[in-house]
Amino acid sequence: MSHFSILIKQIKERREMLKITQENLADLSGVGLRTIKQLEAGKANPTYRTLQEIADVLGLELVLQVKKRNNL
Amino acid sequence: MSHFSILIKQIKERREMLKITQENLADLSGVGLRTIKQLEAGKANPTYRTLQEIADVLGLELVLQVKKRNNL
DNA sequence: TAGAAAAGTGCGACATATTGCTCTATTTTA
DNA sequence: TAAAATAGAGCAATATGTCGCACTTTTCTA
Repeated sequence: MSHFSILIKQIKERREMLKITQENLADLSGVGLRTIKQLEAGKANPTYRTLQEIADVLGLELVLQVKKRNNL
Repeated sequence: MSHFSILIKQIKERREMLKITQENLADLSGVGLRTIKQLEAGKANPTYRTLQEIADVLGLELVLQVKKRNNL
């Protein structure tokens, strides 16, 4: 499972946990509904801004941290 | 200071700590040199993939976490 | 279980990210 | 301080991300 798939899954689970529909999320974040659908479907390579706007609404943040383990 | 500026700063500092030039980073990551220059200059809204490829070379990873504080 | 709500998808227009080339500015080093 | 190395920027071509529209499929609910 790719790192990106995990991130997408996190977004989707978080949205569902908050009882927000994709449409709500689109309205709240200002990101187009089509973009959110594509993202959650794993068919996107979103920009930082798009991810950030979505994450923000969901009470999440995108952070850079030192890798725990090397990918051998 | 925006969240994004902090992220850029982290990338730049990490690269310098590792004694890697922008050109080295471009070669190692496969990301174009021009893109890296724009990114570090704060004049870009990179895609997830671009950020991920750069972070990977630097031993960093992009993770989504629950926000610590609300942005009031 | 029928209707409504929500989610997923093909298409195409438009915006913008990526890239190389070339040049200038800044920093490092001998 | 001069030369070399590294970093920053304008330009323009190409690739691709964003978005709305219209439609189908899946999930929820009364």
